[in-house]
Amino acid sequence: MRIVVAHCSVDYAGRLSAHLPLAPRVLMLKADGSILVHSDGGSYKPLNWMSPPAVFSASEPDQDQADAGITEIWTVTHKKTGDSLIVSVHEILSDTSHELGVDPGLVKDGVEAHLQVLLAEQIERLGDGYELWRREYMTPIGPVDILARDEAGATVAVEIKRRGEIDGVEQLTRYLELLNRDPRIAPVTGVFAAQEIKPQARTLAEDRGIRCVVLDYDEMRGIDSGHARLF
Amino acid sequence: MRIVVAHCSVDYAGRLSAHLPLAPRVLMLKADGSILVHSDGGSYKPLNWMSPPAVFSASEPDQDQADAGITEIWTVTHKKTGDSLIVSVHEILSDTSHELGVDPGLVKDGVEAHLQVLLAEQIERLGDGYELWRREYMTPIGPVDILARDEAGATVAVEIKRRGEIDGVEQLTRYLELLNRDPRIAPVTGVFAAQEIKPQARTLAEDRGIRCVVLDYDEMRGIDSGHARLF
DNA sequence: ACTTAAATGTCGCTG
DNA sequence: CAGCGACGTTTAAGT
Repeated sequence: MRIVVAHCSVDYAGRLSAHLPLAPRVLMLKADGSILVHSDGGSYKPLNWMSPPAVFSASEPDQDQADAGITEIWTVTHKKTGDSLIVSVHEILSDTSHELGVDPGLVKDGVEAHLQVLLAEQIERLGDGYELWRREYMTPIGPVDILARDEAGATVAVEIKRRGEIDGVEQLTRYLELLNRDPRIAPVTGVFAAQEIKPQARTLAEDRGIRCVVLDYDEMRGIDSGHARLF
Repeated sequence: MRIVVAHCSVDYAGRLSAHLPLAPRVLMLKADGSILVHSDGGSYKPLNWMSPPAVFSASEPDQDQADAGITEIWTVTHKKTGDSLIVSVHEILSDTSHELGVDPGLVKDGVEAHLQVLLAEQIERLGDGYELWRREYMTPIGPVDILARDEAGATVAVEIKRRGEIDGVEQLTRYLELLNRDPRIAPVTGVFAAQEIKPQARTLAEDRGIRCVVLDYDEMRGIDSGHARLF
């Protein structure tokens, strides 16, 4: 990993064109040929970048470029798409390299998968007498998060999201259409369960006869206090 | 901007929990209190991070932590959500600071908006005798990219994407349902136009009587050669 | 401020 | 390898 702080301008040519005017910035050159151009602000997304696999090459500026104050031209080209990032280096303020090796990687816990596990354990949150039938029930158009039986024994398809938006309702609608064509399990009703349901999504869901259930993650996790944590 | 290369372990507690075991990494501390934890690989996304606005504080390790080899504890807390990132610093390999100032920012050209402008100018790409009627036609559920008239004078709703996927077809379907309820413009047919259309999206679209058109961006831009560039 | 759609998305899994 | 959905999505645009 090489880290350079330099006055530079940057041009990207690929799926779109983009330009960064001359300013001091941080350039991170990774071992896989990728490069990140960061400023002192914004969030984690760089101002501009080239993702791996890429090849880096440095070259001398031509006369015009040298006259414009450019001391070095870096070209980073994507190995597959041919997209290229061109850094026109004016003045290097700092240039350091470090051997980092391969990172052991991140351990995560607590996303939609966890919500699904919790709801499967606490399926009665959908209503008295509800029973879990299947998790990740595979269909040709994708897995249905949960299939349950209501107190009358009818099938209920549950789509779980952290944030319930219109896409999720569309997804559940497609599952319901498909499941209701299967005489072994039809009729199937739908439940759209999320930590938070956007008004548009709620309107669309209810318009299609899909029940909306807001899940309280902290409360569900509290009840699940006996359950082992990942770390 | 402070850039530190250090052996460290990292813990994040917020919407999820995550842990990074001890390894050498690059830590970028930005002026707005945010921090990025990068390794020598992956793409532009850091292994872990805290987005602004955040507050940074460094503290001494307690006896147990010191015995474990920790020399410094950094706590970065989000000002609004309270999410926190804790960096346990073992050994600092490099520590530099630079004053970068506010970045002038990125200038972009060539995304979906540009495709829409080009198609509006070259509406005959949809068929002989086609005429542009409206762009960004507002409806209660969002703007229809383009409304055109075909050679017979019938209304055509066009949804434009860079990459045509299933949700784009769903979106156009919703518009068509709505538009076809309006007797002033019904009947309305649909065209799904994109640089690239995924097979599943094409199948769904054609199943619903929506025509798929693949747009050649480079060719369209070539024809538009007289048009002024952004830079 | 809030909501919605796009992204050079990136990442991870499953077929 | 392609396809598909999730993401601590982030980000930009519009109301």
